[in-house]
Amino acid sequence: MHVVRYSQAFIPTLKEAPADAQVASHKLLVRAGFIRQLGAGIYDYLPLAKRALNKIEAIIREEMDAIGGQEFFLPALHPAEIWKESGRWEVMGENMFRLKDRKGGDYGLGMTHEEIFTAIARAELRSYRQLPQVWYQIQTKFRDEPRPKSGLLRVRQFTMKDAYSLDVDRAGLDLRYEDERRAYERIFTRCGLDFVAVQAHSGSMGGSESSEFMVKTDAGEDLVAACPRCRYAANTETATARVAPEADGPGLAEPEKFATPGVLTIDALEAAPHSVPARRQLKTLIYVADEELVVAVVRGDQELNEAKLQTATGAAVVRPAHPEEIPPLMGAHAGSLGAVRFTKAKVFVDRSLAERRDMVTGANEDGFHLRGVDVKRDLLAHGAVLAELRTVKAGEGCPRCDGTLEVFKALEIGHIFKLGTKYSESLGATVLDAEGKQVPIVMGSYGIGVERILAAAIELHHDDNGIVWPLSIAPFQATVLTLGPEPELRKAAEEVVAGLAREGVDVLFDDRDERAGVKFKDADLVGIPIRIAVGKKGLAKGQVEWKLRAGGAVELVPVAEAARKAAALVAASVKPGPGERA
RNA sequence: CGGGGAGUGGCUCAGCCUGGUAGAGCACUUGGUUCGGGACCAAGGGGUCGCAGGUUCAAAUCCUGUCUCCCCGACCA
Repeated sequence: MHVVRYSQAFIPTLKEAPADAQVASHKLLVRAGFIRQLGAGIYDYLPLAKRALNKIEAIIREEMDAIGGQEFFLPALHPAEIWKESGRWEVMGENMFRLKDRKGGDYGLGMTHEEIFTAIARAELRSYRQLPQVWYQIQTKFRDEPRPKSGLLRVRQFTMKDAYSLDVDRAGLDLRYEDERRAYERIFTRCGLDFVAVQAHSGSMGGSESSEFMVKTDAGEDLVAACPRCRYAANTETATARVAPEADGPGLAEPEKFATPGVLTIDALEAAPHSVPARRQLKTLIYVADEELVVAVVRGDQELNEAKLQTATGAAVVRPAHPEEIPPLMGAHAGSLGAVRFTKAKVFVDRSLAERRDMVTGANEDGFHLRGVDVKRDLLAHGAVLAELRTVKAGEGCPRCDGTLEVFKALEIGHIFKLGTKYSESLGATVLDAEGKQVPIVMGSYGIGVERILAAAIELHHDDNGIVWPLSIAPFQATVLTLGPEPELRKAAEEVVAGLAREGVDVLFDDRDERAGVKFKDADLVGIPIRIAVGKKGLAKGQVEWKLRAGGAVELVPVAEAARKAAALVAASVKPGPGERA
């Protein structure tokens, strides 16, 4: 029942990693026979991967069901109309795969399912008495990533567990959000991942508050700022920090123009002869926020964070302006731009600049800059608004305590959002509340990247010989190897395997006619947690060799006891069940 | 979308510069010897050199176009 014979299994292991693999999980998933690539960001999941994914999904189902989740299975193919209703047919832009049917009708492949679940709510829910509802599915998502990479970490087709909560009010949403947060913590813990929950940017999802679940690894693409002293942790797309105050002189009564021919960068202005420190410069960036040109101002030595600008502008999409879009608005080219008394477009100024005086910035005239600029007097008094725009850096002060922030790379494995009424309003999903008033349903949205759990587990747990699976998500819990062709070895191995099967342990029986070395190498590569080797030496004493992939010495155990020992280990490793407190 | 790199048996690659009709290792098949950490010997099978044009007596090799994959960037004016 639980036994797979290696001699008949499809486990195509490789001695060499594919040349194009960069990160550990990608190399090992290919080498160990879990995946093959079909196209850029598109992978075949072979039987080993499917087994591990099934285990991850089973854990997710248990925990989602434990908080009252009800599983659905919705289409991946969506008529354009529903996405047009929410406005995201445009918002998603190139990221959405689009196609036409034979009649020329527009369709998209689902990137996420807010619209579809909301449409069900709209059609079927009438009363607050039917709420709350927690709906979820485990489904394939399609996203036309500009740049797929790193094996399973950034792909164009992947599996997501997406859940949606439906409540009559915000208080209900808050409860559902906390339920999901706790469920997520249990899911990732059970999958053997070390993770942190961080404050996050909501992006194209919208909504008021969101948390990302992050695994700290250099294979990740996000940056997290965290304080080791308190619990503060945030994606750098939202993280804030204390900035050391700058001592500004009184400055000038009026900004003063001076010639800076050929000076087009912060660095050039910092160099002789002008010698203006970057910290005294205002960097002026031109962006397009939903078709509208906007101006963003940050300190010369700091970086604008586009996600923060998106939040500040309230736009759905933000991109840098093209060079040719700038002069008609500003009257100058990039390199000489400034926002002093500028009113032709919205101007956003980084909050940390509010009190600065005697600053230098472009004059909006090619070849000239202004000095003596007072942010309050020359920008804020002319309609510019303060906003959180800058990207925090390691070493800056924690915004919550007097600690110092560290910044590390992390991989996002889950994200929960308080959506509020964004989708219920745009799609018209309402119920009558207790007073008989029609109110939009208050929603939350909760996603987990299933393959990312798989890949993250490998990034966290591997060594030079291969993968070291957590027992909970390993494709097999145990493997039994025969170390030689002798019939008595095989007979003893069969006995152990039968025992394991009886105990309900998943087992891969390496019955191949291969040398011992090959079997050891493959067992290590594939990363099966419990290895039981049947060899002549041990068997002479009625014993087999017990070894854990995660480490530790080889132990000799009687043939008759191996299965029980494995079963005991499996039982002991089972985390507190659904809903129980850890 | 910009820049860089790469497409040659299943895999990892050499050959290309300097055109002359395709190679190595691994993998695979058969036989033998082996058998506790990716064995050895012998004999084999397998490649329209991404695709399409062009140059040439002759193209994996030179030229043009095109497709695909990988990496960096796509903000720092």
